[in-house]
Formats: sequence, C-alpha cells, structure tokens
Amino acid sequence: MEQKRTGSRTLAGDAYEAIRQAIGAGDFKPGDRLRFADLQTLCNMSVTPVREALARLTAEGFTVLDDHRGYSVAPLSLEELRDVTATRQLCEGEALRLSVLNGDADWEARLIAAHHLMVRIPQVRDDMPTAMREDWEVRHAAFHAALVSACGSPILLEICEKLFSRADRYRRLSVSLDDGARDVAGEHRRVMELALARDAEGAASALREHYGLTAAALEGFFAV
Amino acid sequence: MEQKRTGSRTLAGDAYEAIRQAIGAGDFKPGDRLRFADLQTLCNMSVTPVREALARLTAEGFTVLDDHRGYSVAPLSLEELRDVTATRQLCEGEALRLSVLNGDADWEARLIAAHHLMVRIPQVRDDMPTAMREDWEVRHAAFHAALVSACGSPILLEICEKLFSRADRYRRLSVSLDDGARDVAGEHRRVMELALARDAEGAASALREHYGLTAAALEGFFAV
DNA sequence: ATGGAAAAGATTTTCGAAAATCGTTGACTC
DNA sequence: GAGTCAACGATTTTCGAAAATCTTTTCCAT
Repeated sequence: MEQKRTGSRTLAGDAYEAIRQAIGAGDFKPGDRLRFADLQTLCNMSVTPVREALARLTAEGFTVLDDHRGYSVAPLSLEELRDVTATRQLCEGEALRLSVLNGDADWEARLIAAHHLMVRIPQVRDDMPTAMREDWEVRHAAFHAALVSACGSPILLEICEKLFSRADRYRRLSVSLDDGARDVAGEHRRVMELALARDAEGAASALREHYGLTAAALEGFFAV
Repeated sequence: MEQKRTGSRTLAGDAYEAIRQAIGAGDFKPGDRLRFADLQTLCNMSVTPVREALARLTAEGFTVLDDHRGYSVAPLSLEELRDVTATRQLCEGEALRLSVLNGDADWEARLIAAHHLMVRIPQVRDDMPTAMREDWEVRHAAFHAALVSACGSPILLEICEKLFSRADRYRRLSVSLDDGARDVAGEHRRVMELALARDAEGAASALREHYGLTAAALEGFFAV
C-alpha cells in the first residue's frame, strides 16, 4: 500500500484532516458509527494512523469513543448547542476583552485584513459553488481567530479554537437559514469597529450578542 | 506477551493511567523525551496502546508531540503557570458562580462530604507516607470538582477538569513550600461556606483569590 | 581545522495479521 | 412462550515486525 503525504508530515495528520472534513461535509452524520474498515478505505491507509486521528478528533469533541464499540460522530443536541454557546460567550468574550486591552497595531492590521478577506465573498448562499462557500467558512474562522488573537493567553486561545469548531458544526447545518432576518455581516463589522475603537466591554458584549443570535437562529433546527 | 487488565477496559486506558502517574510522580521530568521503548517496558505492552495513551495525554496538555521526533513531557514555565492560573480564575470562577446559583441540596451534600474527606487527613507534609499524601491529592481534586459540579454546563466542567490537572502539575512540585505562611485549609473552608451561604459572587471571588495565592506561592520555584 | 556529503544508528511511524471483545442468532430448557 | 446460554459473525484492540524519518557519526575535500 504505497502512500503519499498530502498536507501534514504524517499519515495520522492526513487522516485527521480527511475525517474531520468528511464529518463537516456531512458524509458522516451525528451519531453514525465510524468503522475502521470504512475509514481505512476512505483514507487509503492502515488502521494505526486512523486510530490516532480518531483519538485527536475525540479530544476536540468531534467524535466519541465507546470502549470496545469504537468511535462514532458526536451527536448534536439542543442542550449542547446552548452549552457551547454559553461557554463560548464566557471564554471568547473574555478573550476579546483582553485582546482589545493588549492588542497592538499589528493586531489591528491582522483584524482588518481578516475582515476584508471575509467580506470579499459577497453572500453565503446554498446555491453557491461548494468551493467558494468552503472558502468563506475558512475566512470566517480566521476573522474570529483574529479577534481574540492578541489576548495574550495561549491556553484561553486554545479553548476558544476548540469551542469555535465545536459550534461550527451546528452553524454548518444551516447555511440557508440565516437569510433576510439577520444582518450577520453587520454584526461582524460592529464587533470589529468596537474592538478597533478600543471599547473592550462593548466589543465583548457585541460578540456575545452575535453568538446568542446565531444560536437562536439555529434552535429552530431542533424544534423538529 | 500475555496481558492483564488493571483498572480500565482497554490496555490503552491502563497505559494512560500509568504514564500520567509516572509523570505526576516525577519519574519523567518536564522536557524529558518519552521513548516508546521505555514506555513499552514500563507498561508491559506493545506500541499501539502506548501511542493511543500519549495521544490522549497530549490532548490534555501533559505531553507534547513533535512530528517524527516523538512525544515528550510538556515543559513547565512561569508563563504557563500564570496563564493557567488566569484561565482557571475565569472558568472555575464562573463555574462556581453557576454552581451556587443552580445547586440543589444534593450538591450541598456532595460538597460537604468531599470537604470532610479532605480535612480528615491532617496536614500535607513532605515527611508523610507517599500513599497518604497521594490520597490527599485525590480528595483535594474531588473537593474542587464538587464545588463546580452543579454548574449545569458539561463543557465548562470538562474545561475546569483539564485546567485543574494542568495546574496540579505545578502544585505537586512543591509539597513542602506552602507551610506556615498560608492557611490553605482556611481558604478551602471559606470558599465552601460562602458557597453554602449562596453568596455566588463572594464564593467565586474567594476561589479566584485562592488560586492567586497558590500561584504566588509557586512562583518562587521559577525565580531560580 | 572547517564544511559538507554520505553512511550508520536510533527512533518514530505504519503495516497487516492475530487476539480479544461485543452483539446477535438460534437452540435448548422450564 | 419466555428465558438462558453457547456458538457465530462483525468489529475493535493489540501485537511484532517492516518502512520511513530524523540524528549522529564518519569521511573526504577545501
């Protein structure tokens, strides 16, 4: 089984990327079991790197492990959505507050640049080409990362990163839901402007509200 | 290589416990490389479960992975101590606040019980038998876990747990340091009493102060 | 001596198969 | 018919060795 590296330096890293993307793309649905046989076929490699990839994904909350019954995609639930949102409001809110207090001109530049890249893609819609939508997701994540990047606490940053991707699973469920009623771009802009104006509390509040609105928009999905 | 299960249901679980304990006991010092050959001898098993154990430990910050150079014990530093402390004050402070607001009589009982078990062991000293000191560590962890256990947010709880064990590595460095000048038992009691009196803000403040004092006492170790 | 390339050694990473475990099916008893 | 238990099939978990990669040593040319 001759093997080529794609992005990372180990097969386990490639497997991590591949499986994570497959989950994000909906190839595996929440609750689905992840059989090693399938994943080995998907990734075209042996069991060992797949196992390591699943260990990492489990640490980040994408998958869950049941001893001797293997891994499965972490289920989504209304409870967890609310929990993730509340914890995000706490952690990312504080991280943004610290960023505004500590951030230098370099941080401002990073933030403006990330925002610009994000708004260059006009509008997120279901009928967009998948590649472009995926591109927006990446830039959206980069914008949120830039916001908190100057908080000065690597540990808090790591927590924020994990919470973001955990919440992202919910948001990706509904690309079409958030049209019309909400002005997501405006919310983003407002957070950035408050941050650049060095209004730490205001920016943190706006960010928390932004997350609250996002969660509220998603709750409809679970009312079914 | 005939193998027996000790505590968990898989060898990987046993390896996780064994390696974590070996790090806690100081058999491996911060920065030390963790060679698979050594760990396989220590755990008496093949490479696969050891690898999975290290993946979990890395996710929790006990070890770090350098591609193709293997795992090593995560280094300790003054910066990380301060970072962990600040993040803990944020997360555990809020978790305790929520616990006080949400906790029922069952939570009160758990808290009182955990505290009682902890104070039954008179005083933590260097000349104590290792088993008893280890016992106190376990009960100390259980007390802190009980404090936040009613916060209602599984995700926040998980974060608190990880932060606690991450900070615990620093505290274990200095069992002898905290004698005389500080009244650790008093600090614990005060936090509990404020929590039971349903003073959410007061309890959270006392807990944050408790962590601040602990960190301050430890800073001396890195001044060398 | 110094610098760099090539070989040797040490270690991680990966493989493919064997062993262990779990859930299910079907036979047997009460 | 309900309940228990053994045997089977599916799947995870683990093994021991091979392959890949990094580090160190050695050797040669400058």
